[in-house]
This record gives sequence, structure tokens and C-alpha cells, in this order.
Amino acid sequence: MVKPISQTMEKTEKISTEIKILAAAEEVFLKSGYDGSRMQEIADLAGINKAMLHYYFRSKDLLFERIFEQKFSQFFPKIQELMAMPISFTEKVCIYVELHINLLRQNPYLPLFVINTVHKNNDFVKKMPLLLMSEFAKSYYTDLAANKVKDLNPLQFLMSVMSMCVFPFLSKPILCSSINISDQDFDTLMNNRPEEIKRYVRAILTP
Amino acid sequence: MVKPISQTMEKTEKISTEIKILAAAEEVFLKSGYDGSRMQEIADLAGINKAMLHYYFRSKDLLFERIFEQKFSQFFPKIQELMAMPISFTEKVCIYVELHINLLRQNPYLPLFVINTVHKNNDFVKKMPLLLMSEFAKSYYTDLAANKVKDLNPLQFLMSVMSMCVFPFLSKPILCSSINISDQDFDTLMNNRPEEIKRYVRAILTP
DNA sequence: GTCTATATCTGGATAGAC
DNA sequence: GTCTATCCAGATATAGAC
Repeated sequence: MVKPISQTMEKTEKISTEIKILAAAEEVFLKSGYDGSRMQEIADLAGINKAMLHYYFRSKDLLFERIFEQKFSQFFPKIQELMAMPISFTEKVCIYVELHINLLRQNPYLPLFVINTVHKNNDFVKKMPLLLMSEFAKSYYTDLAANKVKDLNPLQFLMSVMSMCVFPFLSKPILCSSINISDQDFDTLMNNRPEEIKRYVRAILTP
Repeated sequence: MVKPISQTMEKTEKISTEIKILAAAEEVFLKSGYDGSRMQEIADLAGINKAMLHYYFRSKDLLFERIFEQKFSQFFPKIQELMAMPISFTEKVCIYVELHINLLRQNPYLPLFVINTVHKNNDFVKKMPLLLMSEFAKSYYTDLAANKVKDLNPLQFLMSVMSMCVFPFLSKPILCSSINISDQDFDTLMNNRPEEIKRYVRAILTP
């Protein structure tokens, strides 16, 4: 590694070039993906020269990897504390729904970006620790033993909950065109969505 | 239009070049999208020369449009007859689930292809007639008046049903990596999925 | 560290022989 | 209709002055 690590943060007032590049790269890559993004576009947005991108990150591939690893870890909300809480499976799922939808409302490009990248090269995902499902499943079986939830396939169920959270953001353009609604309408829809999903979750899980 | 229309179908035994190109283009574009696809790759797969692609379809854009329009119309299952049937809303939704999942099992690349294309250029979707939602909603309100279904937001509900059908195919790589399952395991999961979703649908809709 | 200029390569598109 | 050869724009990457 011959990459410089930002070492002049305390001396200068202005934001370091490295940070500016990372911010610009994030914006461009998230909106357009790897193939659709141009180094020139990133340079323009960062207000610097194309050559600087290579000076700091060597290649488009390396810059992209840096962005992806950072964003992928944000794709699912943090649920460690959630799992440790002394609440029922149903309640955990309800809180998860709220966390995930709020996260996606703030990062609407995240799902398509992550899915496309993994689809093209699933080596990316192999490096990531992803124990979300199994953590949830444990909690489910505890409550099943206590007869607090209906007997079903937890994998299918959790897949369904995630689907209901994530898919609307992926299909937004089709949805808005097909039923002719505006961006504001969509936002209200997503604002009401956690409550709606939570009703479904309770209807499905109640024994 | 100076494009030749395949006129030698009845004389020759061999498949016309136009058909071969379309088949190859479909495969490549579906797997890699517009940006990720190369004209050379399509030519190789069709077993012909790159120049022929331009002879028949003039440009990459036009060839892509041709493929997209054909595939987009397949993205949602045909539901006209379904709507005309004298069955309840709940039953219609259940049949829809089965139709859509079977369709996607046969065309697993379709969702990502359609979503990416529309995301890049939503002019594509504007040309398409998409009255799936409103047809379903009408049926819902009929049954609501007869007290046969619970009172809820039909748009949110239908969005949820579609999410549960489509999203697993989009997230397959992440899912398989994260819980460490094989392609066969995924296929069994999708084989069982319609029954599982139909259980959820009944639990949510039953008053 | 930052710039300009340039090298190099890739990929879509065309010309022209057959 | 089909091919080979080639053109040319656009994009990544590097060289070298400051």
C-alpha cells in the first residue's frame, strides 16, 4: 500500500481532498453503479482533477471497493442491541421494520446499488459477516416453544418482512408511473408503511 | 425504417440471423444490463459478426429497446382473465401469487433487468400500460363492501404481496451467501413460497 | 499535492470487398 | 447478407512540470 493517509487534518481548515473524493464517489457510484459511473463525473463533483483520483485511490476498481464496503455495512440496520433486548420476537420484528424503513428513506439508492454490485460479483458479499437471519431465527424458536407465535417457516417469514421493507424503494419508478403518484405521495406512503407492515406481522404471527 | 424484416423463413431450414441476434441479445442484456453488455459478446453468442448487429438493428440502443419492450411486458403476469373470474379478492390474490412466482422462477433475471432499466430511464415505463393495481383495487372494494375482507389500505397491501413475490429473486445472491444455501435449496424455497405467501395473505385479509 | 497533457485501450459504428 | 478492416469517441490511467 502506497496510498497516503490523510495526515493534514488538524492544520488546515479546508476539507481534505481525500474526503471530498470519497463523498463525490459515494454519490456518483450510488446513483449510477460501477458501469454507469465516470471518473470525470466524480472529479467534477469533488471539484478537483481526474488525475487526483488515481493519485489517492490508484484505480476506479479500488475506489469503488472502498465505497461499496462502507455502504454495504449500512444496508441492514444494526440489530445487535435489538436482539439483546428482553422483548418478544413479534416486537423485535416490529422494531426492525421501523429501523429498516427509516434507514432506506434516508438512503433510497442503497438497495439497488448493493443488489447490483453483489449480482455482478458476489465475492463482495462473501467477505461480509451477515448473521441477521440466524439471530432472528433463534428468537423465533424461543417464542414458538412458549406458544407465543404461530408455527411457520421463519426463513420464509423473515424474507417476507425484508421484502416488504426493501422492495418498494426498488420499484419506486414503476410504481409512481403506473399509478401516477408524485414523489411526495410516495414519501407519505413510506411514512405510513411501518404501521401497515406491523399490522400484517401481527396478523401473521398471532397464534 | 430501412430495417429488413425476416422474409426468408419459409425457404431456409436454418434459423434466420435476425432471430439468432435477438435470442443472443436477450440473454446478454438480461444478465448484464445495458451498460454491462458488449456488442461483441452478443455477436459471439449469436455466432455471427459484430457488423451484422448494426446491419439488422442499427445501434446498441435500438437493439436494447427492442429487447426491453418485449421483456417488460412479461414482467407482470397476465391478469385480465383473472380479474374477470367470479372469485373473491382473496382468491384472486392467491392465484396472482402463484402466477407471478412461477413466471419469475422461469425468468430469474427479469426483475433486476427491468428495475435497472426503468431506474436509468423511466421513459421506458411511461409507454407501457400498467393497470394491474387499479384492477385489483376495484375487486378489493367490492369484497370490502360485502364485509369479506378486513379494512386496510389496498395499495399498501398489494405492494406488499408483490414485494414478497419479487424481492427474493433480487436478493438471491445475498441470501444464499448469508445463510449459506445452494441454488437447489433456493429453488425448493421458491417452490414452497406460494403456499407460504398465501397463508400470510389469508391471515392479513380475514376480517 | 495539484495540475496539464498525453498515452493506451476499449467498444460502438462504418466502409467497402465479396 | 456476410465478412474484414478500420475509424473514432470516450474512458481509464500515467508522465512530468510546477
